[in-house]
Amino acid sequence: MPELPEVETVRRGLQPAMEGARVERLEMRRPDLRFPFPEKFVERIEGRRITHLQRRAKYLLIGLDDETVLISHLGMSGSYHVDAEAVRNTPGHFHVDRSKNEKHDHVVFHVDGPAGKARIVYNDPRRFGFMLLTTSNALDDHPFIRDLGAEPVGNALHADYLASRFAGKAAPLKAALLDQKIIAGLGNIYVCEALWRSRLSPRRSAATLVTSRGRPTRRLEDLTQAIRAVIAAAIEAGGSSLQDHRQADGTLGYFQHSFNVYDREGEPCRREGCSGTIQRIVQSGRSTFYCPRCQR
DNA sequence: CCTTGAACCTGGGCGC
DNA sequence: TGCGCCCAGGTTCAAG
Repeated sequence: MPELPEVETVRRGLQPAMEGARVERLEMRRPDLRFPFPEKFVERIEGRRITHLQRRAKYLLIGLDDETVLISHLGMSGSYHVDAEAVRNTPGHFHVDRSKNEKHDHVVFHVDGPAGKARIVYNDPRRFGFMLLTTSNALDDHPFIRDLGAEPVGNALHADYLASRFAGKAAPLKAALLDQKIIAGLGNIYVCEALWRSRLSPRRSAATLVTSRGRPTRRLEDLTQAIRAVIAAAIEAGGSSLQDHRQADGTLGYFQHSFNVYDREGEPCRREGCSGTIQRIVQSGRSTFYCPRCQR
């Protein structure tokens, strides 16, 4: 489920219940996810106050009042769910039945904060997610953080930057855009969507978007804008569902209803005036969806 | 350096 | 209903 917009959606969903709250108890229901939990994981978190929730790429960063930072990655199937006492007691509250999935509830934060008591449950059927601990001053040098490329939100992503990273790169655009060392946070869906928006073939080599002088071509500027736009739109779509804090996992806000190419194999291209059909190909072992007619 | 493929896991969908 | 196969939003690591 989680690419950058979904992680941002999770962060915003968790914020009211977690920020400023004290972790009264931490339940760790198995010894590992993708990696074993850190040494003294429970002891280092229980009793601490959560000072802030941040996000870097697809990592959720939970800052504690002793400068400890919990790095949480959701892998392919991780999600957070807020079970807030105040919400639970609201008349007309719709109880979400999660019983089928409960066996994959691996970590539970019992918190008490400005918004009251809540249980924050981390669920992850495939267990590709993980949690690590570091400190705020060591965060930027952390092995999982230090090599990350530009954030595709806000003003951090520029065509000049991409030109410098794409120059001489024979790899197809699909692979270049999935590379977290170049752009941090894009995943399979939004790469497909951004390439469709900018009419670029996922098979084209990255270097073809850079001039011989190392400057970005017009098409690279278009791609840069497309990436920013698709990420911004997805965050907005996710954010809109978060008025309902009962579902912090981003499910409701997921961007799937507005996919133009992802998972649309065999369906007509949605571009005005294009009569193409969306194709699915495999690039470096992963599905790519695109319109061979208008994406060149 | 670069690229590809396998690995880590579980569950859902589909064909038979 | 069941079995086997393929697929899935991510990342790392080994091998060529």
